[in-house]
Amino acid sequence: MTETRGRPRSEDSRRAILAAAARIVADHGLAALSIERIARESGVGKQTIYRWWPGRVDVLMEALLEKVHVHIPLPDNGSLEADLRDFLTASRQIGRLAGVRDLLRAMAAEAQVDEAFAARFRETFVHDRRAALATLLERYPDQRADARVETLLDLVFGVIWYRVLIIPGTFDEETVEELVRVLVARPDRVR
Amino acid sequence: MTETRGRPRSEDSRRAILAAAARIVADHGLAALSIERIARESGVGKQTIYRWWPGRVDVLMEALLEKVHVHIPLPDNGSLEADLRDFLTASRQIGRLAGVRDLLRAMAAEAQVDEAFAARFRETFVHDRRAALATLLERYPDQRADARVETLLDLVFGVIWYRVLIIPGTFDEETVEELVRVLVARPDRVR
Amino acid sequence: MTETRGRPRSEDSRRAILAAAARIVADHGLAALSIERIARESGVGKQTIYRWWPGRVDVLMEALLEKVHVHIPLPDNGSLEADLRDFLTASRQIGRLAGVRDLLRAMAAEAQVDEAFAARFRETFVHDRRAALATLLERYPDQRADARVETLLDLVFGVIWYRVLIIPGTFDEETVEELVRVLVARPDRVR
Amino acid sequence: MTETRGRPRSEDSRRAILAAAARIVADHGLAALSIERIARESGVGKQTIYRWWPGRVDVLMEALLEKVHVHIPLPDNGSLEADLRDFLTASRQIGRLAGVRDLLRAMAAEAQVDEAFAARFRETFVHDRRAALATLLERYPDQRADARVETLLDLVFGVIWYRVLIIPGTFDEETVEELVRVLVARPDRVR
DNA sequence: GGCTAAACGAGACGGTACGTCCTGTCTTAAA
DNA sequence: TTTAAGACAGGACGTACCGTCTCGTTTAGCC
Repeated sequence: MTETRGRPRSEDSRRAILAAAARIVADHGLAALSIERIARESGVGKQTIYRWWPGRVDVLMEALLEKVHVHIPLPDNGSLEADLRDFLTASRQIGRLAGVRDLLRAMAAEAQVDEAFAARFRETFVHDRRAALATLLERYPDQRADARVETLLDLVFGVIWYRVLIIPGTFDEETVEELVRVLVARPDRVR
Repeated sequence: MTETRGRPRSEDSRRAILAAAARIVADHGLAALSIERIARESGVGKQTIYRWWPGRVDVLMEALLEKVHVHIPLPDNGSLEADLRDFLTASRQIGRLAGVRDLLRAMAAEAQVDEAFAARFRETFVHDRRAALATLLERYPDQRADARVETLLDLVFGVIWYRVLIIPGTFDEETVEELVRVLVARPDRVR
Repeated sequence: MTETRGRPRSEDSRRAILAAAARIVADHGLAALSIERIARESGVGKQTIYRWWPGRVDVLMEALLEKVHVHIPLPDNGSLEADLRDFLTASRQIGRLAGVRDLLRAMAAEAQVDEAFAARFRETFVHDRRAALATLLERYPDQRADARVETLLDLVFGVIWYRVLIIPGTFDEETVEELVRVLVARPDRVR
Repeated sequence: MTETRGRPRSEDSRRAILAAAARIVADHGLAALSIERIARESGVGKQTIYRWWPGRVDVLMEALLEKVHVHIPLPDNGSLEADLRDFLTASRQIGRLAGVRDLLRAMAAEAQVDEAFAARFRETFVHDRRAALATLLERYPDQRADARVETLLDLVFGVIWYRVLIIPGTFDEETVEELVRVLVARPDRVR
């Protein structure tokens, strides 16, 4: 039932645009990324970009989604400890993929500047992952009764983004262990 | 030992520039901030800005430092719990000051784009606060023996920045309580 | 002998195009006339315009020919004076028709820019009228023996176009009288 | 008493712009003339052009004024005949200067499309020359008493522009003679 | 009635230019 | 030597058209 009037969208152009955008950021940094340059380097008219994406960083966002089929499978090992370890390790892995970190930084930066993009960004990159981890945590409701799930989510994603945006560098396996320990501890002793 | 020949730097201009920069970001957002506009609105020559600051966000950074003499006194109540609660509450307070959040976001955004600024930013805004919290934590070495101080720092500053950059909105008092509980728990039961 | 296979040309579209073109120029000036806009406002595909007209001003030219069946009847009163007066008055009248002047200006402008159009323009609008006036003048060969017909044609059409293109405004009846006097005078006294 | 603050206008840029504009029109026609291209070929920023000229054709106008120091000296030989002949011959000469005709056509074309430019064009190129010829004609008030000076001006400039805009090609010496005869004849015989 | 073929609307495509804004540098006169 | 002023080359913005192209649809003549 889709409208199919007029010349159909060119898949070639779409791919060339995504590739050019990713390449520019990888080679010259986010500051070098402009619609003008994407068009020039992908051999595409500027209008074609404006027709399909709201802004330069949205192109980047699609490129990233294309690259990592954001398929971080939800682990289910029967223990919070193991599940959390798997989740953090998967995140760590993704962050080390070539270019992924740069794209994440680019999007976070843009989100600070353009509120409309921030909304799209949260919709696409933040809420889904929060929801995934939330279902994981809710499988073990009595383990961490002293803190709402929301707060735990903030802690987990907080460290991850902090390591991407503020202190460059991913965390090592040992750090993952420590995070798991802090987050998983039964709060018997507290109070 | 200072060179005192020629016309001295104008304190008036300096203040006008900082004021204009802060006002522009507050009124029209970071996207509207440009050297050109700061000069125009502060009645100053562009060269004067380029002479004294490396970039537009550095002006902002100085404006912020001027405003809040980022003097978060290190609490010392004799208990990790209380100290941490004070620390987080102070952070919460600062984040609610008019304009401060916007300036923090602006700087974090710029740090993603300009590596040279990122270094200055970390130097000025990140390392000091990490050091402060580190001294605090090191007062209670046996409380959280299952995780390095570094990892705990990442957790604390992670949540704070996460709430500023990714999920807008400061956390309420209850969240502070929960964070304290999670971070402070003695890991007796673990394993 | 005409190829009559396939869907025949749509008379509706043709009329809609001509009407839209004339309306756009009348309402917003020649600068606002574009193929894109004609298509948009006439509800027609751009290709349909490109199929039948070489350029935007050719559409206009056809619109003009449609409107005034540029039928300026050749006067024949038996005297050069009277014939010329009639000819000039008829031209004056036409020039005052709504929109006609604008279309003439548009075509003359285009002719300066596009040599191919200039040729079509001269073919359609210039040569015929010159030929008409020439036959008129040649009926009185001894009246103005001191100048070739060509030169007189240049004088007559010169004033007319000058009043359209360079000095806006048609000439009044008195000016017509004066032109007739200057052009018709027997050159007895000269030298 | 002129304002002399800020960097002074660059004479180099001004000349480069005028030269590029004239060259583009000469080599590729008016259709190829764009602010963008002038900037590109003269090695100048677009803003510099927009700062000093209202539109692309105004650049051309200044280039033309620079080229022919519109110094058509008013002839004064004591006879209308001789004066008129000199005037027309001078016009003829100028029209044959390399590029001048093209520039005149360009300006006339633009004047049809842009009313604001039309006003500037008339101010600069039309009124002065009309005034000059008017003073010439008024030296011989009884010679052509059957027509107002205005009408004679229209006739003279009419032919000239007609030969530039509508029928390409300048007129030869013989045509000049004929024009003089027609325009100068004492109207004894008329009526 | 089915087939062929041209014209139709729609609209995407690679381009070029528009006029504006900003960057970082420069060149003045005044302080 | 700094200042305000402001011109400079350069580059990107987002929009409008250009002329071309590729769809599905419509409307005719011909078999």
